[in-house]
Amino acid sequence: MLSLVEENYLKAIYHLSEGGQAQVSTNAIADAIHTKPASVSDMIQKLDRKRVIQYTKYQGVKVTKEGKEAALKVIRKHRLWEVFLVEQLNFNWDEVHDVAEQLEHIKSPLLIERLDAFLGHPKVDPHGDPIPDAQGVINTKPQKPLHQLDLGAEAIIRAVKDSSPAFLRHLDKLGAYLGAGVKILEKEEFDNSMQIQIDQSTVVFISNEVGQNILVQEN
Amino acid sequence: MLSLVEENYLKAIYHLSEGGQAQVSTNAIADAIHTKPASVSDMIQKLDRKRVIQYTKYQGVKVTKEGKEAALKVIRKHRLWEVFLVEQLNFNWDEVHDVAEQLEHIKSPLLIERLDAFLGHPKVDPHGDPIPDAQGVINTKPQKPLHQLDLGAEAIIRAVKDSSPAFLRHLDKLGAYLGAGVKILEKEEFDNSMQIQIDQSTVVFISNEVGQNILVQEN
DNA sequence: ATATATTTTTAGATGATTCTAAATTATATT
DNA sequence: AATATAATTTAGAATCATCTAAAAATATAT
Repeated sequence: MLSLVEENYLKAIYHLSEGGQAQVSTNAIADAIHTKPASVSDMIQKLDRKRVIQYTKYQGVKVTKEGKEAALKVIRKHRLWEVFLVEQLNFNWDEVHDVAEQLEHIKSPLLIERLDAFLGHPKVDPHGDPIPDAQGVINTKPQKPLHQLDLGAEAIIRAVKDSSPAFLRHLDKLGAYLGAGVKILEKEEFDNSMQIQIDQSTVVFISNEVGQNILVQEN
Repeated sequence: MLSLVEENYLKAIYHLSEGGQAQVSTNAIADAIHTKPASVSDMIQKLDRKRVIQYTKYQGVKVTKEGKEAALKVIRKHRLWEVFLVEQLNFNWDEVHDVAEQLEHIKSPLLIERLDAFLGHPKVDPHGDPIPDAQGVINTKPQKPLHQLDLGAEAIIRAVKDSSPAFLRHLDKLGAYLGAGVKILEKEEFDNSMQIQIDQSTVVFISNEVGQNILVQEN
């Protein structure tokens, strides 16, 4: 059984390792969780003892099979709660993250399965991130950052890489949302900014930073 | 700001003091929270420093105005979540307590107000306990234990004193539920057991223990 | 290949919550 | 009022998660 804090470490490590594949460094974890490397060093040794990660001194850590399962359970809960907040309680997509960070630690298998059914077994959360099923199966569709599209290309916004309120509110202002169709009207080589058309009507300028954090599926 | 553990202490003290009125002893708190008196002694000194209770050495504690407000906020959250679990997620009334114990500590004023609206501003939880409103106002209707009713008296079941799964499942078996009409058919002086009629049909025997934990409103 | 910079780990300390055991205070009984 | 019993508090220790400062290991750059 993992503590709340341990769950947060594991989740961060899982995200940093891109689904449990890559090795993750102590400093990267410290940055992600806003703690000091010394604290991370302690904690990863504890998580290694609990067999959810494999730790080699000075070499960083890798998520184990058990660790991946545990991480996906937390992620499943986080994303289901986000759907609940947006679809049932009328939260905006930029308001859900902090609350879901708390709700994801509620321990009750019955609760999460009932919630999943209540929401109609949603496949993605309000930011387009896929929701693992009860068995931990997560299906990711091929998506690429908007700024990689060629001039004239058309695509549909499927997800956002950055779920911070600041970024999401910016997208709200632009009129960009999940499911919206976009077309690249102009690309500025110099700073990677673009001019895009949203839903065959609105035309907006977006910076490189914004373009990198919008994930699309090409038509 | 109170920690999760502090909130649990304060809530227990509030309940033991019958709404913040009475003085509560160290041992009573230890029993209620299943900790040792020594731990309680430490914690009540901390809660006194935080001004939510008033502590006098060797004399027990009393909830302050601020403490009552804080306790009612936690109780409000607990009961609203219970309503959500039963009405929206089809939990039985004996399954909600442990989950609500976790959910009551989620910190988000927006969440709880949205949840309250979503549920239609319920006035009581699945055990008949009144839900404080956002201002902490809690309206209690006059209720008495079933076993105090006279022979032949009729009443409506309004709440239960004991919310343990064991007791609630027993009530399910008897066919007793909130809102059910009851009539006292027989009273046994010797052991305080009774024979009662539920909803003008079922006739059941109930022990003194059961009768004391069912709260009714007389017609 | 060696010096320097960076990363990581360890050592030692702190605060929160809990415990056991011992000491103290209050209460109840004769 | 004296004593026995019960309740309460304190002292000291353990665990969890965190930190700073210092040491050790690894990586990088000439």
